[in-house]
Amino acid sequence: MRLSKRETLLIELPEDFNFKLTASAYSFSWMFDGSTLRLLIERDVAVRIGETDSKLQVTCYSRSSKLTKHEIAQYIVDVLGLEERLDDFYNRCARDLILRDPPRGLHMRKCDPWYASLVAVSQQNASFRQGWSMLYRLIKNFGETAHLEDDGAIYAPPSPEKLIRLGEQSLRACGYGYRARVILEIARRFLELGTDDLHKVLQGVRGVGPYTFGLACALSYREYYHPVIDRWVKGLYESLGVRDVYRYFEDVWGSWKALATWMLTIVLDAVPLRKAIERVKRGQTKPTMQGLTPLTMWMYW
DNA sequence: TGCCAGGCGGGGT
DNA sequence: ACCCCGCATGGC
Repeated sequence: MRLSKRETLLIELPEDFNFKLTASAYSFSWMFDGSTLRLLIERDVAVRIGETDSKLQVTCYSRSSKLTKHEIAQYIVDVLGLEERLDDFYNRCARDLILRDPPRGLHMRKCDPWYASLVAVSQQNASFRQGWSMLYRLIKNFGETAHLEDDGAIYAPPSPEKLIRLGEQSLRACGYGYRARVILEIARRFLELGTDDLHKVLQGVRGVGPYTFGLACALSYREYYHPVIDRWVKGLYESLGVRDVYRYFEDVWGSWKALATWMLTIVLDAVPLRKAIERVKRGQTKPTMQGLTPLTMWMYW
């Protein structure tokens, strides 16, 4: 699909917001190139976002002008979290054993419920590298392509409908293994329920447990109150002597639990548990930007 | 090469 | 309520 260049707009950037960090995190190469963030808003609407002296400069692309400037601006504010206040989160960081000094101004970008579900299932029983590699292959091999008139292409995962048509073998070809069934079941639920209400969609799906549910809802709606505690987070804190990690998260993070998990993967470069424990012991709890990490994956994929 | 990796459900106790 | 196992696959 070919998208034509349309209007441009400016959005004021809050002083304590770090656009570059926010745009870097968990981005593929077609989303971020080191300075510019490119997002597909709908099947046929995209934006390119750059930063110039404390303003976001937005260029819109579409087939026909179907969204107003105001709607697009609202979308960007929402996805980037421009109005999100993290003061309480940072205050809590000061009390944590690992996240004492997180990168400031880094916000989690919202993604749509279908994409969020794919991300969450991809991470089941898999390392950061394996999970994101599977998703990368799914998008590149079977996804949709939107060509921006003057700025290359953006890729998106196949829709639930298309994925059902493609069938289980396509997912297995991307390395999904037994996770393929889970994704297909979620795809069917999206179609059957005819809704993007992720709670309803994921509720009761076999293969979707608390981790997948909580992560997907956090990524979709900033529902940070879900405890997203996997072997990795559990092992990290247990290595520091925490007995009940669930209770610890409740106490320290309150309604920020899922964001804390997300931020932990950032500051520890999402390295596997054994290495992450060593890093914490060495007190190395800042992103290194070396090799394949959540903040650098756009350089590789 | 065998074993682990950011889950999960089923079956045992 | 716990513990334990198998499950596909990729990477070291």
